[in-house]
Amino acid sequence: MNQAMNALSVLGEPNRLAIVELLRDGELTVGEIAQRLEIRQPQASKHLKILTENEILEVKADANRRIYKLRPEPFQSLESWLKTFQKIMEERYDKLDDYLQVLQQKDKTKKSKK
Amino acid sequence: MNQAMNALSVLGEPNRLAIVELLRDGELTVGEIAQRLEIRQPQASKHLKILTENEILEVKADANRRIYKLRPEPFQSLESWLKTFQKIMEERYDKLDDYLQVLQQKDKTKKSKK
DNA sequence: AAGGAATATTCCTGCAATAGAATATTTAAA
DNA sequence: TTTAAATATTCTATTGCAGGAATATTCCTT
Repeated sequence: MNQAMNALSVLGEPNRLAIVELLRDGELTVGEIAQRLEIRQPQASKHLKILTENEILEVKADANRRIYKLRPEPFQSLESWLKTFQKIMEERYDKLDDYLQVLQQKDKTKKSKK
Repeated sequence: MNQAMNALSVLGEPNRLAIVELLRDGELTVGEIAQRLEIRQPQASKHLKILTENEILEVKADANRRIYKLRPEPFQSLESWLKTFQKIMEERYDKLDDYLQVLQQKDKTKKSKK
């Protein structure tokens, strides 16, 4: 869960989340990321550093370029963390069931004209 | 995805995440939350306000107490947002596990399911 | 070797958000 | 009706963090 906690705080920053969204479609260089997000290069580098230090991204060197891409682990961590809330999520279906029962009851009363 | 984005930024704060962790096991009052997290009551109230405004929690009034509990929706939003990264997660799985390659081949021979 | 491109780093500033302290509000109980 | 408990709110102060600007570093090209 530590890994998931980390990911949450790192992805809480809008630009970093945007970077992750960008990289979902494939790897990109720093310049490409800065350009597409319309942020300055140093800011992109800083966010990329934080993302990499927290193991959300990994870098590959290509001459004087750095190519960043997503690592799958943090997303898997987030998923298994979310699994621990399944009980709560299922509760919602319970509510839906209750609602459906209410509808059925109303339907019954209608049909039997009480 | 907007809902998921919101949840991410709200849960990026450690105390708020801790509150959510606490409430996973059931509803609690403000005082109980403050006590268990060893934070002061006003701070607890403030975080609870933010969590409620962002629809991560819901409140129920009981006399002069307020009972907070989790809402399932944000977690479902996070889950479906994570689903959009499944491709990336599976990619890494390929590299690590030969068994999946076997499955992939079987899938290829089967071709179109439903 | 020199210049330029891509990226990282450092230093500084400003701001937003969190914590702290004090007070207000609501409700129950005596 | 006074008191106490639970919570919310307001105001202030502090700090962490993101952004800006300038510079450093690395690598390619000529």
